[in-house]
Amino acid sequence: MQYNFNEIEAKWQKRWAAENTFQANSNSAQKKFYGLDMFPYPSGAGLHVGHPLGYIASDIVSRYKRHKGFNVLHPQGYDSFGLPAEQYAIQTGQHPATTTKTNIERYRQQLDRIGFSFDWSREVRTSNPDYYNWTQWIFIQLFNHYYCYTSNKAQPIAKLIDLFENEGNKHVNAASDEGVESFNSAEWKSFSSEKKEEILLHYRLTYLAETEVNWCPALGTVLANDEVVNGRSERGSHPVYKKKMKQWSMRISAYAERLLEDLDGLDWSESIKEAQRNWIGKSEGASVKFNVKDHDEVIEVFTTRPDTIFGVSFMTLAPELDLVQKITTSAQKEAVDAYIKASSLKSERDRMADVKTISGVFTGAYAIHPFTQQLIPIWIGDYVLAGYGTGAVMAVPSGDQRDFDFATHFNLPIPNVFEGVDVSKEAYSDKDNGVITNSDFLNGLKIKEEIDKAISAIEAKQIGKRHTNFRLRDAVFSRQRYWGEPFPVYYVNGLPRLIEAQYLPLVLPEIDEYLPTEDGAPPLGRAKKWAWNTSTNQVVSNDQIDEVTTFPIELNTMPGWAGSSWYMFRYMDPHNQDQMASQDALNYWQNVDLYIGGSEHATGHLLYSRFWTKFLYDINEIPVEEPFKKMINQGMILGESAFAYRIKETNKFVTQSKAKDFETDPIHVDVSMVNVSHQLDIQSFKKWRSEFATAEFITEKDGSFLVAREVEKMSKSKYNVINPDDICETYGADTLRMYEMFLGPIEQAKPWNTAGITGVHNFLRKLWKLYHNGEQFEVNNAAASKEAMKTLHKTIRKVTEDIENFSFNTSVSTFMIAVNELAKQKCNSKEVLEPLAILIAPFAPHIAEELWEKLGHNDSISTAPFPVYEDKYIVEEVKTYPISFNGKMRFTLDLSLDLAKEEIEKSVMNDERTKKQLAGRTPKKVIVVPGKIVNIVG
RNA sequence: GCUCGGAUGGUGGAAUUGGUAGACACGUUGGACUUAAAAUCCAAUGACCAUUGCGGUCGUGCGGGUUCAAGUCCCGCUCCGAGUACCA
Repeated sequence: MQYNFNEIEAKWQKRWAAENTFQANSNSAQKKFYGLDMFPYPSGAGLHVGHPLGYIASDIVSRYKRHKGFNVLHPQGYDSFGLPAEQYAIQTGQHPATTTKTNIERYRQQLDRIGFSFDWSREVRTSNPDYYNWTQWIFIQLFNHYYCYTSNKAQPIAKLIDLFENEGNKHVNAASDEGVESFNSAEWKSFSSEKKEEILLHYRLTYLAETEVNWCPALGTVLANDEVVNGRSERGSHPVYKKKMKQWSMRISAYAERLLEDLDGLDWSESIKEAQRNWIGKSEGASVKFNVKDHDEVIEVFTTRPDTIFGVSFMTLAPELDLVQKITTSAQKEAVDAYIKASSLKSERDRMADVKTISGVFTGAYAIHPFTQQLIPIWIGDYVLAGYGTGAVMAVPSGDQRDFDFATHFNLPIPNVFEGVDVSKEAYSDKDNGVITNSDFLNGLKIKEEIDKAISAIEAKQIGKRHTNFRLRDAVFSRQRYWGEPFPVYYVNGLPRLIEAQYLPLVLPEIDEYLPTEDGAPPLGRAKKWAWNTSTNQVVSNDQIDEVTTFPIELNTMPGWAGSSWYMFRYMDPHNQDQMASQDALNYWQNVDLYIGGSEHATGHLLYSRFWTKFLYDINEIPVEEPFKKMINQGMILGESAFAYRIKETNKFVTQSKAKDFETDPIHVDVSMVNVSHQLDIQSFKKWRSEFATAEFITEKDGSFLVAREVEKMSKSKYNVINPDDICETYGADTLRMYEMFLGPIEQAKPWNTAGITGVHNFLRKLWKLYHNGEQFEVNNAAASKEAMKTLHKTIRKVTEDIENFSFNTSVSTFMIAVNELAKQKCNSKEVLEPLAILIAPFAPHIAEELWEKLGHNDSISTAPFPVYEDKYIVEEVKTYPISFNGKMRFTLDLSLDLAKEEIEKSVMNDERTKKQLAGRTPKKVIVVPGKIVNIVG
């Protein structure tokens, strides 16, 4: 009987769907396992063979856990708000919801065809109002909380108001914006409600503030720091500029310390943890205030080297600082203004590319050194970033290379504060060694001590204090876009008010065009019905806005990461209308046991999710502090692009081996027109694009035309995309699943090469044949042979180990070895073949189900207990010892494992071959490791 | 620059705690079956030398070291990939 994979796979996919085979149960006494794939964005391009790699791995583990008796939650859904659908809407006028729906349907078809054991009854979509109701709800909770550093958790804003009423804000130990004015209880009480609201906004965990943002004109929106790559937008690679705008932000910086500390407890790859550590960027030191001569203004700097404070010879401020305007002297004003203008016009990218050029301008003002009272010139320079620390540095040219370069360039003094070190050529920036000199009370101390001593002195003088600074910035949360969650916010006198949670969801309104309005407002500015009536609590038409009961609603929408920051909890109870998820479900499922996805989300999604999880934990909404206990990052599957060489300025192509004789341009060719021997199908190529219809070809001697190949990222534009549907059609989903695993270690990037797939496909056919005799399914009930049992148990042991270690490529080899051995043994025994079917079920579920059914079972194989390895079947009595001479293996010798060291040595020394190797020499030493090896030295 | 990975046949990749390097698969070559092809099956396949057979030398990016024994451990490099980048 033929292995008819198409028929078998369709049959079981239908059965699984009809019988809800993979539905998870939230009320279970069973132990739980939660396996999750990173949330897919349903792009218009559909899936290519790289996407399912991680899904296959998590599916194998999920199926394995079901066999092991776990109640498994293995859901899937869509991160369905986002830029591409909206860009497409702008071009075509098609509603993004329509595009999204179409894309999701295609994704679903493709996913279904690969035979995943997803519980589709739990599907979520972030663009669905039932879902974003709770995204909006979380936003409200964030708004209604602040971060208290004393209790080290989020606290209700009402508690903060109490504190303000009782004692003002002098002793409040809370996360807030820079430079919040201080007030006492009486002052607070005297403030207007508007003023109070403004102050509270400086403390709320999500807040509206004028901030410097990454503005991307091409996309018409701001971007978060992690969405900017090398000064360009991650999507589309458009230039990004700095701009001040009033935006919603998330006070993730309040959680910096916890986000950093808790990394240690996570079973994630070291590289992702390290990326997060760097992104959070904790540094310890001191903040120090410098008075400005003839001004009331104070310059506060952050430094990790307060011990070098006597080496300060100038100050540098970021040009963007407001302070610059205030202190610049009239003589320098023109130069300073010109410099500020020039640097604001540079994009982030230009500024970064310009690292080597040193630029700056003197402001004319002087700071006063707090210890020596010396006057220190204040400069501005764009090597100082407004966004880090206070945007000002105390420049110590002898101890910092950038300060040194700046000083050298502008001929500023370089006072040396290091004993016995030459600082005429470069700064001495060693942070572990060195002794301070020329520094009054710090002279002669080692770095660690002197830092402490310097901070004590600074604190005693009340000019600063010990301070820990984080690189992590608050995350901009507004997007000037249509296709995202609306904020549940309306404005009264320009101040934000929140719509109460009971009136959620606030549903995205319809608009005529997905573009900003003429006066530059976000697309929601086009909505006709986008006002909030506070007496009826409804969205009403804009013409009813009276600023008494009816007010305008926020026009920005939330960013892509809003919905994806908490979706892992919604799967636990996806249809709950009253809560984000029930306490029972949250307590039972806890968090994700295994998370599989790419490492590109290291500083975005994976950090934001951790932040929201900690917040939800703080407000007692969920029982865990971390969303993902263990994570595996699958490597990218790369494409193998094909190039045909076209002779410059002609329509003539030349085969690869002769290309060097001409001046050519390589042209990407669709890989579907190229065979495994790299020969191009010229006829298809001519039909492919009209410009090639009349192309001429210089071929090899045999008339074939060879292309060049190169490994690149798989992408539509490179014509190297391999579609999993095609593989399923030709070889079947089971083959695809096993082949993707067989390619190599899951975490490693690798090129897709279809050539090897036949090996895996043949293996499945051999497996099928084991259970058949010609046309007939045939498995006998006789006891299996000793060898067959040994093969089986060896396989059980290795496969179990491999799954636990995520080493799926080696399990596929193990199965191949098992089937080869069983075929050789002519094993046809149910005692072996039945457990074998279960073993392979997580990898190749369709063929396993079919064989299981033929073996006489009515239930799905999916919960059949996983075979348990038993030692007794593979106990060896004899070991084939490698016999080495001076470390080189010369021959092998079969010896009983019972033998003692001395007996082994005796047998080896008596062997003819030993005598021959020694050729009469007497060995100096004989090393015998029982069960392992014998090595004769001499 | 810094951080984290990686480098093993023609190819993808195996190799327990340091203990037979190259499992498994692709590809290639030869053979069987066939009128032929495909499919299938069998055999060989790291390089070099030797060959009737037995065998030998070299070999895991490079150079050292530790050890009876190193792909694996240590020291110093080279190259490739990823992340990050004026972070005070």
